[in-house]
Amino acid sequence: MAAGTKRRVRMSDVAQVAGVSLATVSRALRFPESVSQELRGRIETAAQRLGYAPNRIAGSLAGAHSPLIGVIVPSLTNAFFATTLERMTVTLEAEGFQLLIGHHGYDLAREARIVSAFAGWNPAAIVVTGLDHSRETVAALSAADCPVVEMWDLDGHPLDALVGFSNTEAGRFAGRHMARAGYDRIAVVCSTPDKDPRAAARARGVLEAHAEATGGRGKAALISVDGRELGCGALGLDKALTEVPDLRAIAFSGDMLAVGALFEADRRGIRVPEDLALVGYGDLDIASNTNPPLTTVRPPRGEIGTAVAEHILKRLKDPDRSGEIVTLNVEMVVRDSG
Amino acid sequence: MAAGTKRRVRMSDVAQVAGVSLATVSRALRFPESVSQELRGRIETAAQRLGYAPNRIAGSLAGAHSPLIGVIVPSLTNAFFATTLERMTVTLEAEGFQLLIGHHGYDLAREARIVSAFAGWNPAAIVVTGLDHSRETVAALSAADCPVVEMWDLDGHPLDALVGFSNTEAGRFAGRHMARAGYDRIAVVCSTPDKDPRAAARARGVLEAHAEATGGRGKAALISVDGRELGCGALGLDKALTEVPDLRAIAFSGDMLAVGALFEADRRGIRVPEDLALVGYGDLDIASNTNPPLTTVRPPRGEIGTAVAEHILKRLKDPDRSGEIVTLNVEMVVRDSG
DNA sequence: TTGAAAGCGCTAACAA
DNA sequence: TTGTTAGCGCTTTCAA
Repeated sequence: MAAGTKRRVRMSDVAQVAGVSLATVSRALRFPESVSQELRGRIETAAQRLGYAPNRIAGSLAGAHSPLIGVIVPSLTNAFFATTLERMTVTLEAEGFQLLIGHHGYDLAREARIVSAFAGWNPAAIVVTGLDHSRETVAALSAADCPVVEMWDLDGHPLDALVGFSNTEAGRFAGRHMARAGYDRIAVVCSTPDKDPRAAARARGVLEAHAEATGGRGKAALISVDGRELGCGALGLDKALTEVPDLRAIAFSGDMLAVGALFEADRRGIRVPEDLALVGYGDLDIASNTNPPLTTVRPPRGEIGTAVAEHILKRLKDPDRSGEIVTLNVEMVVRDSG
Repeated sequence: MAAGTKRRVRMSDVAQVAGVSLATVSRALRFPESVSQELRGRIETAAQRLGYAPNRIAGSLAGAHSPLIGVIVPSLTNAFFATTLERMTVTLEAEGFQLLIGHHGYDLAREARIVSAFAGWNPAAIVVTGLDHSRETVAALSAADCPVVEMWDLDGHPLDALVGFSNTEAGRFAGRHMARAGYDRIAVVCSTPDKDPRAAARARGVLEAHAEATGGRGKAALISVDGRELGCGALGLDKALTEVPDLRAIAFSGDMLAVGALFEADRRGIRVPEDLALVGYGDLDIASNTNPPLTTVRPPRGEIGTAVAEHILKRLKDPDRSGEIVTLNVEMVVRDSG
């Protein structure tokens, strides 16, 4: 399997075998209708017989853009973005596009570097997560000279197209729910609000809505933790308990945090929701399986992927759609934990 | 941000501004040492000032291969492969490579299609998961004419290079552990063994090693479930309990299955491990957080990513390394669930 | 409907 | 050390 052994079949080989010109093969393959029935047949047969596979690099150089779509998410190991990526891939692959995937670990400088690298591929579109970008990212995005889609957020001003939901509203759902359920003293445990603006927005939403719904008589504390893993949830529970006297409920910026807290509560003999109510965010698969099942807010993680893919597809056919905003909804999923 | 507005800076622009030839710019950028100190400075300044970013498509057409590396995994939402992908990305991005990521959902026909599509990009290497491929995949892989790395398995014959661990051995660890812990009547709950050969190999390993270690006096049943989610774990527990009288322990083909069973056991008032021991596979973050913490087998998920990336890097410099096999180890992590 | 030919923006011989 | 030049394998005018 050493490189450089066998010569790859190219379009000119097909042309020769089919007895037509190179240009005709290109047309027959790209726009079958534009070629006579007979030649089309001959060309397809020849291509088949030779096992011809187009060289995408060459095609992209000759064409205006490559059928490559750059997508940048904070993390690949985060189930939220993984679902979005899976859905995007499926829709876009069916149309002949390939995804260039990058992740920056919530580091905006890395995001800028990845965008620059992607731009060098002349992609058909670039998708980034969130509305918060460095000056360099914005410059690189504009230099890429292709449609740009921001996703997973709605609270802010998009550079171009936007597909997402309001994280503030997601938080407000939780805050309102907690107030209505009668939890007046609450805490919000949020992972790295300084680095994750969407988590921070959700936390703010919880606080605002809770204050409104309790008519200002409720108490709420914001507690930040340094990660998204279960261990941080347990830690958050501990902090919340010591910082807030008579704590009645905790909202978390992510389901895994909430599950971690649920485990910790179990260890401490704290009954959920009788002693303490717990509310998550994400509606990950695990949320409906815990004991008790987790009350949470469901973001449209798969829907975002599909909507982004569909937007790009429409957009490439009709450039007028630049600046389009697709609003998706979150949903309050009330189970037994709070 | 409409496409086609501004003309992109290209290498010839840099050459003109720096007052040198195109070729010199190419060399200065690719092999700085091969150009005189003075010109290098002038060229770098010019490139900087113009905001030059190389067109990778053009570079790849002129060169032998593109700095693209195709990676195909079964699923993106599976934490196992996500970790591998994250590590691969980090190592490879630092060397100027981009990853083309595809997923086939354990469907070998889809795998073949993705490999073909990737091959069209003239990638520097292609990475696939497992050793089980369709005839079409093998053909497409060989037509791609680049290094091929198979990963996440070791039980079988590689096409070229291989980076992984023995899934059979991973299962044997669990089976042996269970026998030694005195669990003579066990069940193995395995997700889609027909579609996931690695899970099937692990299940076989458990059965074999358990039979050996109990001197054939143990009893073991294989139970298959139709998914990898927590719900399937609960279902598996139920099936195992009805199918195996006096069941003492269950091994699962994945941690999420085991966690689902743990939740279900809790609901049923089955004490773990007193009434029933549970053993997982994966050592996902959650495994160390459950109540009780989960005994499991840890596969080298991050290590695989790093090792694959490093192999590719070395390989591209030194083609002799074709057919290299990198063996990684699994580890038995004994906690309290079994 | 088909063919000829001019690039796309680089890399890599080869010459100087 | 630097420049000249011939492609890489396609797409896309333009002419026939």
